[in-house]
Amino acid sequence: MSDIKPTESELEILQVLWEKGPSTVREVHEELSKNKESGYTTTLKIMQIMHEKGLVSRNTSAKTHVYSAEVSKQQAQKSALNKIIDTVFTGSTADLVIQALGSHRASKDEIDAIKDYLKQFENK
Amino acid sequence: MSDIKPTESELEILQVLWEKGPSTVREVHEELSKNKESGYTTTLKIMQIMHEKGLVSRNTSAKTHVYSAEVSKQQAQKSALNKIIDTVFTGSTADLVIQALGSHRASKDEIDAIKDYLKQFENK
DNA sequence: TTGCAAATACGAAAACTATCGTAGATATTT
DNA sequence: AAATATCTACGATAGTTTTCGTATTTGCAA
Repeated sequence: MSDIKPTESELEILQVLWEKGPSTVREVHEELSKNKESGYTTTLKIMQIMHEKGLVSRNTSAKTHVYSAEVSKQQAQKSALNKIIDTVFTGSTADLVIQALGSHRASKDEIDAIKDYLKQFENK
Repeated sequence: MSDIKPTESELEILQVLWEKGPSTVREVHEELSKNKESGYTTTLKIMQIMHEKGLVSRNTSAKTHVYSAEVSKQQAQKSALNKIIDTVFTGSTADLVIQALGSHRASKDEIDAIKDYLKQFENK
């Protein structure tokens, strides 16, 4: 089980890549700048480090490199869940689910989706 | 909304305090040592820092100080959830729940608990 | 082709976290 | 009371992450 552990800043960048698809540093940086103040070379540097770590790949055929996420959103989700289930939920998935539903009011559609999902455990 | 952001080590300590209740550094350290190798003064130092930050309080009337968690497990859970919902789940509670149930096989009891919980949304 | 603009590469500083050695204080034991 | 054990306080080091300044490279336009 290769453990994916992007840092905070790395996650912010992955988010952009997941949403926008393969992007240049400039594009990622523009996007991040909407919420946060920071220099262009900072974003560049972090993306370069991510590349060394294998979190992203990049196409360097043109002057301006294009970066792509190499970890899927799902992998990151799973990894993030693992972590907080271990640390704050004492291993209880049920606690997590109930907390999540309790403090983040889900929409009716969401509730329905979850109910549907649970049906598969009906006959066990 | 005061944002609780304990570090990794701080969370490990909080876990002990949540489970055992108010404890001395020695007690916390013994507990941590079960899973992890590290020096006593390391634990002490972190707990002192946590005190500065207000994550714990302490009773210094005796020679040996007694520390108590000042953030509840619930607060930490909520905060951890908020964070990952923002970063990796793009705001979708349903995604989170389904992922959680999918990758961490919950026990039958847990599934039942969740189903029960969902019943309260029956008539909406 | 020369110069300018935009991009990458590099390295180092700053900020934060974790770790521990040592000193000093406070009890406990002999 | 002196020696011993245990605790807190303090400061320094090491590791990690974030940030950015500066140099170099690359493509385009004058």
